[in-house]
Amino acid sequence: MRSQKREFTIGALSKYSSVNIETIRYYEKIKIMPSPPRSEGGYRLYNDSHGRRLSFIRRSRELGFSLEEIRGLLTLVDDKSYTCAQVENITVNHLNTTRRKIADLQKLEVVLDGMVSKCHGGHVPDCPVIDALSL
Amino acid sequence: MRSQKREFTIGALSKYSSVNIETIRYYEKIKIMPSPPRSEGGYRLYNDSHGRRLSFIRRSRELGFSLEEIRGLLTLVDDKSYTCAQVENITVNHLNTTRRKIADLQKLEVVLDGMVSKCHGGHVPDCPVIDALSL
DNA sequence: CTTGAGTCTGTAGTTCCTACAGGGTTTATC
DNA sequence: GATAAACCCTGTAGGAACTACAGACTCAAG
Repeated sequence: MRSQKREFTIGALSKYSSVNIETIRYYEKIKIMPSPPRSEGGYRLYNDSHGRRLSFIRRSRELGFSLEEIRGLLTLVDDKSYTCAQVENITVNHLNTTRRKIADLQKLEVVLDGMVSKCHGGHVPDCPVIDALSL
Repeated sequence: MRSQKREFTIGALSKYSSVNIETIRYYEKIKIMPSPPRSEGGYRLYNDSHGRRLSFIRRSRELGFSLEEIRGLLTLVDDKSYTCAQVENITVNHLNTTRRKIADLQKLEVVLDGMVSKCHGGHVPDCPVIDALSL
């Protein structure tokens, strides 16, 4: 189960992380992903830690965080010289928006689930979906 | 508490819904928001239901749904002539991604919460945030 | 009836990707 | 070891979802 030191190319990384090759290169350009070592011929060579970092970015994006928010969290991973006050500032903020998102999604879940149930019951239901997240 | 038939301009709608004026006009252009009636002089005049719809869109965007996904859900609100099969198709899909997002956010919540606690304890914690959402 | 805040249309810029084009590299096959 | 298929390289141009003007018009307050 321990992680081998195997390397893989950008295509493999793309498949593993479900991030497009072009997007991976874009992330390197804007320095949210590090520049990996290269092969003789100039191919990028990645390892497992690149894969984990990239998956984290992808899923965070799907959860509606901006690249700048993600970059903020990742500095905590990259730079070990932070004070507690700085860590807290970034983390508490992220935690608050995370909790707000969970609450919103749960409201949405209730409404959608209700619609599916009514459909199973044979009625075409009204769609009160807007009311779940308005205001 | 019953809703008055009051009208308001785009600026008021923007404040109420926390959506930029330009974005509201953009949403009208791409037909995800309806064209509202106009005043004599050509000003857009909105009512409460525009406000609710717009808030729904904003919050859905913050939760990482694309405008096309949101448009899909909104057709259920706009068009009352759907069959149950069609409603179910759209709704079940949205419900699944909603649940996946909740699960991911909860994992993130645990990790962030752990970091805040450790910080309160006086230690600058490691940041295992990537592990929460990798793979 | 003027003044200033608000709105109009239209266009150009930003962020975050996505899709080529034209060329070099790796690897599997003969 | 030649050669093709599959892969990767850089660079640029396009798309989605905004955002920020510019220049002109409207409206409400004094």
